[in-house]
Amino acid sequence: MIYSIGQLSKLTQCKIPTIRYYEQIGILDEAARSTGNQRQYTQMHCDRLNLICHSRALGFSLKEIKQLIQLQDGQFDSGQKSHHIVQSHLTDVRNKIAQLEKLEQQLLTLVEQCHQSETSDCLCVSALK
Amino acid sequence: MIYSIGQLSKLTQCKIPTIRYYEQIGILDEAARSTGNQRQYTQMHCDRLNLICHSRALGFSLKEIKQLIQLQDGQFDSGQKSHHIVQSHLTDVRNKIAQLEKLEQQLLTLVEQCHQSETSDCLCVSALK
DNA sequence: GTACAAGCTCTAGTTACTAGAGGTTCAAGC
DNA sequence: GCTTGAACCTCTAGTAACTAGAGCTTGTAC
Repeated sequence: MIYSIGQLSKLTQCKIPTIRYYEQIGILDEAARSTGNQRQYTQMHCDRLNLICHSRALGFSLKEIKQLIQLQDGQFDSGQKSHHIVQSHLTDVRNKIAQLEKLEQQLLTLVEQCHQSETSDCLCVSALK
Repeated sequence: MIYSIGQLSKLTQCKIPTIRYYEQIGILDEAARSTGNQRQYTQMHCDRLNLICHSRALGFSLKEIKQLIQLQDGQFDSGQKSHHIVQSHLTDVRNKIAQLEKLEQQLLTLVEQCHQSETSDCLCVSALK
């Protein structure tokens, strides 16, 4: 089965310019071309693009994904490296959550101060100083 | 009191290229210049830069901060607009937290599956497909 | 007077796309 | 065979919020 870029886009829910971009930066293998120079994708491309999209949805950077793919493709992954990437990403995510929760508290304080003031002027901005 | 860009940087903990960048995009007023063309900052700049940095730390975009500053400077803020910006940012933050928590669960699942496999190969990557 | 730190401008790089211009190819209907 | 319109192509530039580097000038301390 061979797919055009539009078909691949629908299959994977990945936008067309994004697919071309992934090819450009070398994270997705170049597709063969038709006589009219249009890209022809195989199931292999489809699988790989799905992997990329799912990983992006999980917040992995393209750099991390590239590493994961290389580790998967090559024979040189003992499982340690990719495991490490996933683990450290998990740590990142937890740190981000902690930061955002702190932030949420600060914003809440801002908004509450503002309500208490009961003037027509919002004190949010002054409170930021 | 007049500050050089280096002094302002130390006072506000904002990096020098970042200060120049803020001036360039018009979020920080242009500083007067010495005879030798070096920037001379006043206390006013320092206050404004502190406001910007604190807001950035709270995750506001420079666009949002620009709005907040304009609302504060102008007479045309009834308090409603800036309040709205802060509120909607709070909503954003809460959404982000929710997303990240979902993500955390998915990553945890990945890592746990990987441990269960007890082979030398990490299944993290395959699980991403 | 001489170092050396600190400042200056300008350009380009980062991440992950997205938008637009201007042109070509494909497929369907007549 | 021709036309039309959708889908495709390449290339450039823009987005956000900086950061890095080159190459030069100014300020300050000894």
